[in-house]
Amino acid sequence: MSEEKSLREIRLEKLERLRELGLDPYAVERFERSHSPQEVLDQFESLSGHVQVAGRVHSYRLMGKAGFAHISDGDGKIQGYFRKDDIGETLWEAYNLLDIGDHIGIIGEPFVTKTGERSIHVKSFVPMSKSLQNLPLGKEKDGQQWYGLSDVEQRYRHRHLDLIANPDARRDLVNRCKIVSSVRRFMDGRGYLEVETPMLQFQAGGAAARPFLTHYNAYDTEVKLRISLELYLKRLICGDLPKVYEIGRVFRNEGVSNRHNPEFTLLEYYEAYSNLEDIMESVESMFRHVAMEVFGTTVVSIAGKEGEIDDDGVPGVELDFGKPWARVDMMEAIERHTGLQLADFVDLETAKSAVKERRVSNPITGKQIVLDGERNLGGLIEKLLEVFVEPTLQQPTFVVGYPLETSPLAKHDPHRAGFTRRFEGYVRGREVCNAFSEINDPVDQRERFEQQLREAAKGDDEAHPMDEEFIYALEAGMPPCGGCGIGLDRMAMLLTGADVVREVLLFPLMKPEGS
RNA sequence: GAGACGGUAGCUCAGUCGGUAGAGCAUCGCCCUUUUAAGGCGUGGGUCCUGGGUUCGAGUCCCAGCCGUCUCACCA
Repeated sequence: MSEEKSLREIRLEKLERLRELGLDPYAVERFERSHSPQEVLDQFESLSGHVQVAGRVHSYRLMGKAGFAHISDGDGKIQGYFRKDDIGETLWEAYNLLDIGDHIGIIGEPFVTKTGERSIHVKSFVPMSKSLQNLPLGKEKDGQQWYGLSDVEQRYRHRHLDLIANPDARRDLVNRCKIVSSVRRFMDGRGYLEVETPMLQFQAGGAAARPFLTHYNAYDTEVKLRISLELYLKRLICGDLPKVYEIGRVFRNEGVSNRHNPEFTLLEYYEAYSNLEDIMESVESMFRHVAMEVFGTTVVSIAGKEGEIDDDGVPGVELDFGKPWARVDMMEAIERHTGLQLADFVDLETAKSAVKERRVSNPITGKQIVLDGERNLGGLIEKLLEVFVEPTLQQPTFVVGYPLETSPLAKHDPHRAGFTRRFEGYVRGREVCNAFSEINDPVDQRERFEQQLREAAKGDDEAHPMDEEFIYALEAGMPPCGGCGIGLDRMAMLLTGADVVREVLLFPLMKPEGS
């Protein structure tokens, strides 16, 4: 017999005894709460008479004929003081049957203990659920924690235990949820219409990624999970819904990493008659709005204060989303950080040999950069951006002017051949948004797709497929339009200071155990 | 996909040179009517990730596998 089983049996026996006492926890449906645990603490001075508070038992100390227990609803923690003389024989036995992890409701009067803790002198209480498991609740004093649940795998696999045991994890996950709802309020407040578009698609477009495949029995057809929101949203722009957005899950059949989960939450929004400047303004305003609404400040401190180094050697950065973001031209930034000249980028071979001749090396590793694998000039340019420029973009910055080859849905830049009216936003060296003036010329769009088909033929398995239905919509006439995509998990990482995406996902994808 | 590291009680972890498995907390029993990492005395609790191998003997050494963490690669 395992230890866990016998523990469960003991708790089941306690449950049975509670039922014999007429205190069946699971028979309770409702408990009238006058305050939350945190509210009792916050409003302590002004409280009069009795309070009714519910929560999970987090600590339990029995001393003969009296005892203490902290209860928490996850937000705050309040101590109850139980005395046999005050609650009577039956409830005293019920108190003795309590375990850490049970839910109870207590009715009593606020008072301060000898040691100065704001507490509730319990006059009566109601058991409302029995915990049949030994919960990994640590002990805690003055903000310091002992024991608890720290095994990362267990925290992700059994997230409810993490939420119960680790207040910091709970805070970040709750803030992630608040960030998403704050974004939604921002979009609604600006008059965008929230829409829902298909997740099951016969052709997954709008991004460069491999899709998940599944089978639809009724049509006996292969269907794909969406990798982006873009094309359906622009079909709505074509349908004269001039301001639309969607917040939804997209799925990319790729590996996991610190920054990647195969399903993630994407915001995309499109606005007719607006251009890149308008989109930049809305991104700035959105971050400002969300930071203020969720954190009450536009200043986000990462790894301590600006200029300080934390225990892990991470330099502190203060990001101020109250200020406008910096704007840099992509090619100017690359020239500045690589020493290469615009003339070096006339074609792919010239650029490759220029990189070799100038012995351009990675500023961090010091190794000479190898770009032999790049199939086109645009890809090479983006690689240079990634290696040389991105790490320097700590403060919020828009990088403007992306290459044509890697931007099959963005308008040509009329003033610069080979480039598009597209920008990405970077913070802490990481991409946070991708935006452009959308192509509304159906002939141009068809040519871009055809170019992608040629890339596919050369072996690019992430090249964009032809989408006739999308072009059909463009042919009806689409107004000029700016669009933007923001990975909300990345945004949540940025604002909560998480450096692992799984810390802001309630249930990250894990391999099945024992497979 | 590659490398490094890890997987021992419910939780957090030790385990030396290969010699019958340890601690704290939690559990269970007793004492204790203002404690708070409560305390005191006592008690139970193990598929040492899995499967092979070496050995008289494996938590420990070797091989393979599973899962995880970190780094890298991949990821517009």
